[in-house]
Amino acid sequence: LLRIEDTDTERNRPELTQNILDMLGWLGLRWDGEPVHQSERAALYAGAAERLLVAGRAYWCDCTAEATQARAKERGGPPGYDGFCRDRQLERGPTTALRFRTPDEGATTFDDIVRGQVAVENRTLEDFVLLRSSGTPTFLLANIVDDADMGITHVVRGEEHVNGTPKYLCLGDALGLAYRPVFAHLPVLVNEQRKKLSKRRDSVSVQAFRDEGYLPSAMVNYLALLGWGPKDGIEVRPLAEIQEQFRLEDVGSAPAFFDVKKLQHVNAEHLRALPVDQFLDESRPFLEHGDAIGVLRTVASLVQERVRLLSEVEPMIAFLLDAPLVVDDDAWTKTMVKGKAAPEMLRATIEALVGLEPWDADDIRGAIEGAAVTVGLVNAEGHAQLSKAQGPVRVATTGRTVGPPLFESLEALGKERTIARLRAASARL
RNA sequence: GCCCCGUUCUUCUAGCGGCCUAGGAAUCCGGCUUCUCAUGCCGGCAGCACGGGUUCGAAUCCCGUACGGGGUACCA
Repeated sequence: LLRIEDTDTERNRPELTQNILDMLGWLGLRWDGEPVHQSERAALYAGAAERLLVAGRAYWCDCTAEATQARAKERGGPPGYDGFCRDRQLERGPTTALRFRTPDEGATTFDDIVRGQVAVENRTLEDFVLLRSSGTPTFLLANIVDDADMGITHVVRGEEHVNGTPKYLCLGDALGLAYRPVFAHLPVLVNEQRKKLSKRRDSVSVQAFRDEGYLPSAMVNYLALLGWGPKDGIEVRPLAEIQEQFRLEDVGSAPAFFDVKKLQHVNAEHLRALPVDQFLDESRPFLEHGDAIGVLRTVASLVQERVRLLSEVEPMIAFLLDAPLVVDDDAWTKTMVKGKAAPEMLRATIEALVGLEPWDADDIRGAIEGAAVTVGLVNAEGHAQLSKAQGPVRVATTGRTVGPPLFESLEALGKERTIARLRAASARL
């Protein structure tokens, strides 16, 4: 049973919950339940609060946040509530909140799968709020009530909840609950400044990663590597194997930095491991041009090996699309203007390709090798130096200095377009 | 301030007293393969925060210091 809890009615945003569920679904977490609104469980929380009140473990408090802070400042130090209303015997009113009377003595301890035993002196626990003046329950109260009621077995959450756990446990004791889940507090993820990843400051939206073209399997694979490592050292692997090896007790407790570079590497490997058909399926949502998928099909495996993100697919095959060729300025300058043999190479290539039949990668290669020899781009043995010869042809036909293998690209491009582009480049030079 | 926790290469980690002159991965830098790029393969740079103990022996256990994180809400 997975529970995502948001008890604040005023800030309850269904679309946010839906978004979380969508992302969890994308990551592969199955979700069969229906969201439950806290109002449906109000009686449960109210009952618990009432029991605490009659047992003398809770009291009404009308201190405002400002008054609490002012007193703390006057005391000269520690912020937080000082128990001002503990024995004032206040009745419930429109501005009163219900506070829990934390134990003055003893200590609360609990075992945590990732952190070991954690112990806290009860006197350091302040009297926290159980019910807001609006009558709604706070996180801690709803938590213990729901966990016990729903029979939650494992509480797995971020390190930021460690400090709240003793309060939660004291509350459970006061309620007479014979309930104790297994705890696992995972380390937080930090940014380059070593601060906890925050929604406002950092780009942590799963949605954003999906839009950039990360595969969910790569995402989960990488996430598993933060705070944990497989015993056999094989980091990039199928999810099933990770499930087999992953143990909460092996997770470290130090904060980990979210390294996008490594995530990209993991993604590239997952992308390459895909069967070609599946690579095409995954690419489809990232293709904007209507003919892109058809074009991609002809060079899929060549592209698959060269991209780290699915968003890189279309740019890589842009020269094959039914659209005017865009020639990169730097590529043009570097290869055509500064490349001495460029004009000759283009002319010789056009000549060699015009009568070429059939139009396939091997024969195109042969023709271009011949052109290279013609213009003197040869090595000591008199063989064509393709590494130099292919440059001008590549820029003329694809507009860039890098891309999929040239001969296969030209085969996919077709004879007519290839020659037209070579002529256009030659004329421009 | 107070409470809880953490610290192995730049980063993510393996290591749980001798297999460690500390292993892997990402990044970066070389080389090979090669029609560019990418892949693949080979190699390189780089670390146990510091100081005390305990022990025949410490990255591993204990204490302290420094640094870092989390919490300290009528948010969750």
